[in-house]
Amino acid sequence: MKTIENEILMSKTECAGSLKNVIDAMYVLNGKWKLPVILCLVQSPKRFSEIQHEITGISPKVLSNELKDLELNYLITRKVYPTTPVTIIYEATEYSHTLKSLLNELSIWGEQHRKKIKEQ
Amino acid sequence: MKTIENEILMSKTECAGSLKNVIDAMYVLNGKWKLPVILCLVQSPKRFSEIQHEITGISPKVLSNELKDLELNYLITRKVYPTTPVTIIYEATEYSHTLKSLLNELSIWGEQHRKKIKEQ
DNA sequence: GTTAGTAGTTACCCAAAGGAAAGCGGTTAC
DNA sequence: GTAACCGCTTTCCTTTGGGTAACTACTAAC
Repeated sequence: MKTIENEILMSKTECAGSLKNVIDAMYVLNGKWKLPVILCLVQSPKRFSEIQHEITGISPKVLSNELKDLELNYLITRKVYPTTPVTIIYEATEYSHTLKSLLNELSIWGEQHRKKIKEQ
Repeated sequence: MKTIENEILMSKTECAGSLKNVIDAMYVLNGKWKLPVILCLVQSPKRFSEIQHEITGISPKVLSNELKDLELNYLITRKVYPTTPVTIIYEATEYSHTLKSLLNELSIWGEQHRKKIKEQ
């Protein structure tokens, strides 16, 4: 027989599995600049210096690291065009769109939480 | 006239607003142990030492800090029962359930991403 | 040949997060 | 009285993340 508790709560193993998933997700998206860079590139593909200008405050070292991390996770690609001099374009992958609903949820929650904190 | 780009992309201002919201959300949920503690308490209310035992690896100092942070953000409550000795129970608030769909999305994405990384 | 731009790398520094261990004030059991 | 448990706090230490600034290799323009 189902109780309210069964509906609301997870079992311990479900909880542990879910916890592992959440931690894995956070591991990929952690750091100060990952989500800003993704959002910046989802909007349109850009060059290194363009990203630097758009995301004010990020240093070239950190941007370089973030781009590498994101590429390793298949969220962006680095395309080299053999012009002279070479043109390098970073763009969000199709795979990065799997983050859309997550980013949406994060955005909604962040917004309503900010309001909640203000009013209290 | 709507183009495909209009459907997929956000405007710059929408993007900036969304980014701020996402950053705010991450600010509340950051750190290694916040989400584990929330999940642990959503499952059932618990005492300090019970949380310590369930979340292996967390030190009392860190747990103490996380509990305070979460309480400040109305995600858990600290209830003191005047037994002798006093019993202190931490429990997830009703408000913490606003995180449910977010945690769900995070869990789903984390799981599929782990699979994706493995297979490549 | 000097300046400027692109796409970074390298070296050094600092602050915050987190881990380890001990202690503390209270209570209960032996 | 002493050992043990609860709910922490304090101290100290290490790791990590991120910031600053300088520098490199290449190209193009003047």
